[in-house]
Amino acid sequence: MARERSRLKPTEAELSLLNVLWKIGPSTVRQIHDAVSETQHTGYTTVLKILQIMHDKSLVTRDETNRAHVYSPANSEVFTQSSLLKDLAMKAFGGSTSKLVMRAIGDSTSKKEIEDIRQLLNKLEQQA
Amino acid sequence: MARERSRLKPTEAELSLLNVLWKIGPSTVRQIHDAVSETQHTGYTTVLKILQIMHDKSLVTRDETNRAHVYSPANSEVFTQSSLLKDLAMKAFGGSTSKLVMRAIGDSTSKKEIEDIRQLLNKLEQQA
DNA sequence: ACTTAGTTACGAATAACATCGTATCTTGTG
DNA sequence: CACAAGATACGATGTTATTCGTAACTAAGT
Repeated sequence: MARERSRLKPTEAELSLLNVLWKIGPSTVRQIHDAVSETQHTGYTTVLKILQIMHDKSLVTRDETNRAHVYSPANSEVFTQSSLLKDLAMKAFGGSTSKLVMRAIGDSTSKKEIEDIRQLLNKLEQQA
Repeated sequence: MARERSRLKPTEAELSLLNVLWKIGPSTVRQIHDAVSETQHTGYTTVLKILQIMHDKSLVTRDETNRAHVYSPANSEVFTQSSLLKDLAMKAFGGSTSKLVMRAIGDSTSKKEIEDIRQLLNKLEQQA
């Protein structure tokens, strides 16, 4: 099956770099590598290479003004999260987002989480 | 990074076969191939190969009593869905299932879906 | 200008995935 | 028994993902 050229799902390694970018904002390879090194063991050139690939895929943009290029996420965290959820809903929940939500709620047994979700529902209902 | 030997996440192709198995129950390669062929173009031996790999990974069990082996999912659909959600929560929502749920709810604006979810919350609260 | 530290670019090794062709094995039927 | 149909097993190929070493380039200080 051919990969879609547009709307590309980030791989696992790519997503971990995007998480850094969303957290600390536009950054150089060095900054990203430093941040990622706090939790993982990854070589500097590995991070660089992944960013270059992400640039090819248009998952990030980069500012080449200075010698050390500055990378930024091409899409927002919210947008990407929604895409990933939509993808998972398609592949594991027969396309039903609500089935996905119910399963996820069933898993989160924490009382506080349930209350958080209920409040979100109330807010949504008011808007509608 | 080394793959975990136990608790393996099914790949995309594997998941599509699991979906068939959950739907139509324990089946031979032929039956699975027929079912999958309704929506995809996949060779018979491709399906066979994937099932063999899944068997190696213990994602399916198989009954070799008869010439045509009968494959069954090793884990339930619910269990697998929960695993995938947990995985996505870790990788894209900082480990927070409730953040995942909120994002998913935010995407599904349907009034009926919101009501369904609220009822599920009520039921959960009663149990707790 | 030369050296050095820091950077990007490039290519290669490895593993996982997905796909399929061919070979081999089994079993029912003529 | 022999054969044909249908099954599994095996190996090969091509692609993607992940990783990193090495080379080449750039800029800044001495």
